[in-house]
Amino acid sequence: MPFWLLKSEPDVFGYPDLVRVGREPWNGVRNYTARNFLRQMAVGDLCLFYHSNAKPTGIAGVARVAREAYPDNLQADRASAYHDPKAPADGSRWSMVDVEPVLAFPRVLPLDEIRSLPEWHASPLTQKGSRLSVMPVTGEEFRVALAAVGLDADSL
DNA sequence: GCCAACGTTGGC
DNA sequence: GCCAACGTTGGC
Repeated sequence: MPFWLLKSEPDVFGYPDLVRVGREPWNGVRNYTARNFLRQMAVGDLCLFYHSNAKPTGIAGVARVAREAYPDNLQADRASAYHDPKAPADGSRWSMVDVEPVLAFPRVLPLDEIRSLPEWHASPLTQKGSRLSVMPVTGEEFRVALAAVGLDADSL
């Protein structure tokens, strides 16, 4: 069972927003590496929801993939900041998935604490200069991240 | 195909 | 607000 990590700026869309809306299209990803990971996701996969550009930055909760990859609706939306004039009309360039909330962390697990976990040392998240906004997470990374805030991954 | 310039991300 | 690191673009 694969696990993932999704970055979002909470000033734009944070974990509490996901809880409020119940389900959200994860659109606006405009990086090919991140897009390819979106396309590998399956319904039911669990995702760590990471707050970037925030105080504090860190993992705020767990989400679940509710729909596998389909064409990103904003690539053809000329009014959107995510509009892509080079995107073909069939919507094949950029993809999105739908996600839904599973569990809010009792506290945000901050990046410096994630870095202190040995299991996370190989993750792109903890590498200097990494800007990848969608990345795979190992079962071990997932487990220890939840354990760090007192949650049991096996109970999900 | 190379690579300099540019725009963006995201931690601090 | 700063700026290092990164991905993309476009001239050649």
